[in-house]
Amino acid sequence: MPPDDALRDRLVRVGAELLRTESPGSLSLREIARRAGVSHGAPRRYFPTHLSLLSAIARSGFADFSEQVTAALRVSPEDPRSKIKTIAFLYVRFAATNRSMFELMFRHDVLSSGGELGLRDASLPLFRLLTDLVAAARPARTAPQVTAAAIWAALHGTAQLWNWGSLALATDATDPSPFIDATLIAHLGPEGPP
Amino acid sequence: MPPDDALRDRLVRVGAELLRTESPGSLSLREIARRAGVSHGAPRRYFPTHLSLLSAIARSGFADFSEQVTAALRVSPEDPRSKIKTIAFLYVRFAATNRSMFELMFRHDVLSSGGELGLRDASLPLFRLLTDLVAAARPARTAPQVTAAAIWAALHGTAQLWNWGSLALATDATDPSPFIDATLIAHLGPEGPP
DNA sequence: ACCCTTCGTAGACAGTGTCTACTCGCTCTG
DNA sequence: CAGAGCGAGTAGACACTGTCTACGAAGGGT
Repeated sequence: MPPDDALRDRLVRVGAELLRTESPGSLSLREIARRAGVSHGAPRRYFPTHLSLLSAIARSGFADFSEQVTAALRVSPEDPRSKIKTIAFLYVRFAATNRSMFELMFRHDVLSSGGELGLRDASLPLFRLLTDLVAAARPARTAPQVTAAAIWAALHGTAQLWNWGSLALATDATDPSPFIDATLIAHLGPEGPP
Repeated sequence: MPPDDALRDRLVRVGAELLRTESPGSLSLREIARRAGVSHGAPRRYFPTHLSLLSAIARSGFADFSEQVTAALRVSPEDPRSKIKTIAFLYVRFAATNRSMFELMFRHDVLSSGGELGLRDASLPLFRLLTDLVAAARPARTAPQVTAAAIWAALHGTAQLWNWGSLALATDATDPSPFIDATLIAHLGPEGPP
């Protein structure tokens, strides 16, 4: 493949940019093309379908989040428990900061499109990291995979429910921290001394 | 208001029916009208916009789930821990059985439309029930609202991640039960004797 | 009998995703 | 150097969508 498909990258960037200000419903193929300054048929050269373009944009969102995680882990304390906490808060904050992108990233039709395994595998490395951290942070009672998955699901649900205000409505909390803390304490025990 | 807006109910029923076989993307205004045997302008008499019709359909989904919960609680053991477990498994199973409906029910644009508080409050009674059960099932260490919210978020995330196969891909589990159990044990302690 | 309110129809309009035919530029080849 | 071939992007058509507006057909009240 050519080293720089300029338009291809530009379309993805424009889409991600558009997603920072507009709802994912506004991510029409034609609107992206318009903002990229090309005709509405141009994207077809790189993305056979609208969904595949959305999939590429979502993939860029996963990449962005992944970078943020590694950056945050660099400045986080070394012990696994602190690292898990860092990831947990970043997950929910990322979802709250990039609402539309988060929504797009986890749309099932977007997830299922794309490569062979689709986009689902984009979250696999992060999950493995979480599994390792859980195994290190916690006395091995049950399988760390199960605990890691349960934590992941809890974070995802917290991000989602918080994003559309259901948690705030139900508990009149002003930020999602208590729920994150409750989840981590429940699964990993109270925060121990260093 | 008249006692029976026949068409109004029929549109909602047809929509919910359509949702049992098709993806929520196929829930177009015109398709619903077609299947209801009326012209594409007819729904406008009852629902000013497409979104408001979707909102009504989602509301019927909440009502359906609510009925299932009360029915399941009738045959569940009396102790609060068992009731929580009943609700938890039902939540995830409902999401897996009625995928499209579940997806529609928790679309933020659908949630925000509708009445004054929107559709978010449709889940409030269930949440209060869960809070009471948590308060009764568990030694009062932290606020039961926080624990109940954390459990709800965990269930929701489990349902969602399970529905599109991410959990299965990450842990190659064949059903979501282990994650539900892990969540309940983490938050409420191991299952006690009867 | 007449009006007039209610419910539904039918057509227009802008916008969308997809498909196809086409027109530029460029490079590679004879 | 001339010309064929090809890649990239344009432009128009098609079916479909949601919304809006004008219209028609029953039916009941005075």
